[in-house]
Amino acid sequence: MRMLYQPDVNEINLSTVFYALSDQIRLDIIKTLAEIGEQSCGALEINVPNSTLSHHYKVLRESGVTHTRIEGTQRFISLRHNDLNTRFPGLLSAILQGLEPGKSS
Amino acid sequence: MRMLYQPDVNEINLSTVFYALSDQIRLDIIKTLAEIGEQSCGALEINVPNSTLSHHYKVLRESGVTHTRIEGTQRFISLRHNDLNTRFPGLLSAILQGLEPGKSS
DNA sequence: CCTTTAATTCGAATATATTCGAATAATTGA
DNA sequence: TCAATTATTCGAATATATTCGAATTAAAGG
Repeated sequence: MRMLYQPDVNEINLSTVFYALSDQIRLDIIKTLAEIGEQSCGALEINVPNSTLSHHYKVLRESGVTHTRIEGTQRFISLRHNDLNTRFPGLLSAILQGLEPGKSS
Repeated sequence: MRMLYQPDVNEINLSTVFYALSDQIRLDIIKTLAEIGEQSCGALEINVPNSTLSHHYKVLRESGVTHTRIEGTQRFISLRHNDLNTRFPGLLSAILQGLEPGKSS
């Protein structure tokens, strides 16, 4: 398969990250990743068609929020915790805290 | 003039806030507000037509990021620092830190 | 090879956002 | 009441995003 673009740490852009996080499905994805760690695309139980999900994975990856590791026919997605924390200290943990139950994200 | 909608603290929604912050002009606005505090709409030196600016002010206000105070024919805009901090602790300061020079927001 | 599995890409429909000139609204002060 | 000031709203053009079925790609295993 084609190369997957993922930005370098210091190319991660704040408005692009915010755009990636402005969609409820994508917030659901990163919430799940935060809770249960790296997951294959198929393992995330989100109730939308695969082609739609794939689009959201791409937005997250290209914004620098997630990292994708290829293993066989699967893609394993994880949060770029360290990179985000390096570039924008405190941002990710504030976001994840904001996604906790009762926060009506 | 018509009533200005601004959400209650606990109605501020994370994905809506991120949407509001996903635009470079709006990030410029909140950066300026963070630096020099409450400003009238006209005092913010941002090089786009008034009708466009007004649109961005509305997005920021309705997302809960800014507060608008009416005084005569002017609107004074400010960041809802306390409200945001109550609802999403640490988020605003991480954002403002991310907007500092050299961060290519 | 052929099939299965896992996921992406394509393409087209639909929905949402952005932009900005012109018109409008509200307030103040002459 | 008229004009000036400040800002919003309207409306229409343009641009961008979202959605999802169908086709495609890639790897693994028989």
